[in-house]
Amino acid sequence: MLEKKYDHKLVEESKYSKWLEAGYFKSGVRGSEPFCIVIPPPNVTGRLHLGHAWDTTLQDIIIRYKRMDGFDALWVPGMDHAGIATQAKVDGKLREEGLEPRSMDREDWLKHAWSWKEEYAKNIREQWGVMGHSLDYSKERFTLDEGLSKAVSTIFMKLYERGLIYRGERIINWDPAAKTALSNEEVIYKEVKGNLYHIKYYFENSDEYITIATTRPETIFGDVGVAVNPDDERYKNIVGKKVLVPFINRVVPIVADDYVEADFGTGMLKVTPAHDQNDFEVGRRHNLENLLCINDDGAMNDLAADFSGMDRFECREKLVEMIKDKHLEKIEEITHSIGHSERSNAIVEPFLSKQWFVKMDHLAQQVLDFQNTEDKVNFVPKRFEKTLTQWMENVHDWCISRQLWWGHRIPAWYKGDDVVVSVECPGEGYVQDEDVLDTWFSSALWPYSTLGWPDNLDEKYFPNNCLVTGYDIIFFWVSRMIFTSLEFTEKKPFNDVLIHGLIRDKQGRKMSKSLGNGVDPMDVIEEYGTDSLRFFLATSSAPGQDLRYDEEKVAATWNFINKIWNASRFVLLEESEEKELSISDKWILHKMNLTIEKVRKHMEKYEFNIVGTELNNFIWNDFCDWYIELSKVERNNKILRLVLTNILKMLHPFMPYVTEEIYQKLDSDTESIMISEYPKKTKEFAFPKEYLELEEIKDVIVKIRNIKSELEIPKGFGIINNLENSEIINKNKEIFEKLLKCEMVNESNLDKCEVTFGRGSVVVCYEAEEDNNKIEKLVQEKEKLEQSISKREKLLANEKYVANAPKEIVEMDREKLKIEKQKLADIIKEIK
RNA sequence: GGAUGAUUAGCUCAGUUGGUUAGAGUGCUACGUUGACAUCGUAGAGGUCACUGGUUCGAGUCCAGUAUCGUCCACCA
Repeated sequence: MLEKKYDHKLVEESKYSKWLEAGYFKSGVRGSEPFCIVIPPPNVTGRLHLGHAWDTTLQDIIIRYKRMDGFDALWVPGMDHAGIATQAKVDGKLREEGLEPRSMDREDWLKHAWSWKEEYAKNIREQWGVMGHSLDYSKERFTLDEGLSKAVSTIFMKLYERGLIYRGERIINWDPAAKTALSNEEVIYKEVKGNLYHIKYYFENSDEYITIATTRPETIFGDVGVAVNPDDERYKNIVGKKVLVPFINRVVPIVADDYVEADFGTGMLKVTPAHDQNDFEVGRRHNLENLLCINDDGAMNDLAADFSGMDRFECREKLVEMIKDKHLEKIEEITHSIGHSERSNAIVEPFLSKQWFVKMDHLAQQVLDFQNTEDKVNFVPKRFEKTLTQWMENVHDWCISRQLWWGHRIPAWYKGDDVVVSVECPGEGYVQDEDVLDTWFSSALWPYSTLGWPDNLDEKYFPNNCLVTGYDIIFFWVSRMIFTSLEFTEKKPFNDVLIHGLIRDKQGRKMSKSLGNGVDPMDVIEEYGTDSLRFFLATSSAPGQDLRYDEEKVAATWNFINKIWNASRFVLLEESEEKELSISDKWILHKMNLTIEKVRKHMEKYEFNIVGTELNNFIWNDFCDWYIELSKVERNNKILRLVLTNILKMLHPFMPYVTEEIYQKLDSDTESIMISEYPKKTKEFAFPKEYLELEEIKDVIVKIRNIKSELEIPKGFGIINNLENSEIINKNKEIFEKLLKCEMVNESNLDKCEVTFGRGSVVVCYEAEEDNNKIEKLVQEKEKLEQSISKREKLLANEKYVANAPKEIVEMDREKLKIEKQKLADIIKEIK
């Protein structure tokens, strides 16, 4: 017997370790056809947040469903070393301990980083366990483990051999705090208030000058020219002349270049090729020198003369102050967007630097071509395929080297000008590149590197069947997995991509540390249990839509589980026995069949919100409100148990714990619900005739309850049992009496009210109280009916409608019109 | 500037290829402790589907445009 009240803590306490010990999560044991999902690896930087919980819950639902449905299900766990993010955290921790990380020995530092990793990996595994995730831990991987490192260097070398990777001097985004290059995707642009300084550049040996507007006066030390638009009439005559850079008096030429917009600022641009992407290109077109004037830590270098060693922003202020009289024309306040490092939040310095890049044109084109084939990767919802192609059409080369310690060391060796790409040292005198690869480089190989590529890829599980992730990383991650996979395995990495949105707080704001509105899934679980949280996360939004976290909805889910719990208590009151099927039994079995069919259909399409609604309706409305009530008239324990069992199975992927608990109570001989068979629709349970008949009974009961409430009929009313009543009433006397709490009588002198339904009518007799509103109510209903009738008559008079609309619909309208007319006649009679 | 999503009941959201009187949860109102559940039951009120046109016998759904909010990308010397 179950406890009187559902207690999530008690129910969820020890089940996970039992499943784990029994080996239910292991792949290659049950089922034949493979079904594989590889988890998006969380960063080993901290605790899992609600977004992770959502993402992984969806995966666990899919995996549990497939496992029960006879597949050999494999869900691969794993984590990401998260280069810059983890390095920043480890450095922070070391500094707290009074150590200066950058002056440590690289190997020593790495030891600290690995112990950090072990600690956080343990936390993450614990959280997965609390959330009930059925991951096959025997296959767990880490992006920096031996096998994955081999995959990374193999890909690097192959890309190099194929000419898809190169080393070059380019303007990259430099993080002066972390002292590393960043990819464009790691730069976050924010609107900031700033100044536009209008600065005078004098001609050589002259008092005449031109005025240039710049937001970054401190970069004048890197100035090598001034550019104007070739079509700008104002400046045509000065192109080719030379001006002096303020303060340092460097002589630089005025050049004409299309990039310059005549309308912006003064229509003149100072050219600083080493600190701006566009200037770099202008400089290249006009053979200008590249002069770096800022160091890798954001301080000015020797070119800045007196300002050498000063921070770039301090230099800006001081310099403007010093040139104020002679060179500053005015300062204009503007709002512009400034790039910040995603991790350190430092203002990014565009920086000329030698880095490794992946050449993107061929790889991106390959994705575009592949997505035009029948074999393409299917996104759910489909519209995200457009997001992918849009990205692929607008890619730029990918900067993959990072000046960090935590990551895959670049397999490149240098000796003088000689560059050799190789894992092993190619010979004496060669020195390995100090840098590591962008974290996303290893993540890009995740679907196959985790399955043994390159040495022994487990082809049974590849391509993966499904990937689940948020739309925010379609480019960073999904697209990169697709192009590396197409290029190196010659297969797509996965068949389906299920995309979900972002999780937001109750006001619809993004959850973030700075707002402090984040919710720890473990806190929610403490209060409402894993099952409630999972069901809420999986069923509260449509695929691809954002989700607002709403505690009230989690609480509502708890109530739903409590309802299931109590229904189960009712079922468990008596033992099972053989019995002939009643109309109610046949009705619920047929309805169950219909539900199984719908649930399966929507499970296959990852439409868990619809599955949730279907199950909620079936369980709460059909099973609890009707079938259990009908069971109080005539009880069939075998069917009660059978339907409940199927309900539990369909719910199990969503609520693994409570379903296991009740399942074990229903049948103590069974091993576990998680390896039981997922319900299938069967002909044996198809009873369309009885189903319709009971639907009609329900309809009559609801109509009588309706009238009862409307006319304020007190308890203990009667239904007249005579030949004029439909057969349906007489045949199911007990059902009506029990569910309506009324009596079937032969005749009565009391007030009467006729209730019509599909195939007949029934007379309710009752002791009427004075009701002055009765006539008013009837008149109201009459008006409503008349309106509806006139609308329908008009519709049916429309020849085009009758000709074009489907026959069933026209027929239905005719039928309805007939019923409405009958009702109207009844009401008119009653009013009189 | 480009792309994309949202706009439906007080609130949070569903609404499949156009087709009954547009649904759910929550909240609200009235009544009710009948042999699992008051964390419950029965019934009810509540919507000009953002706006303007168009296509159609028929539009929440399709097309064009407008407005408001959000997200991503690019750019801003």
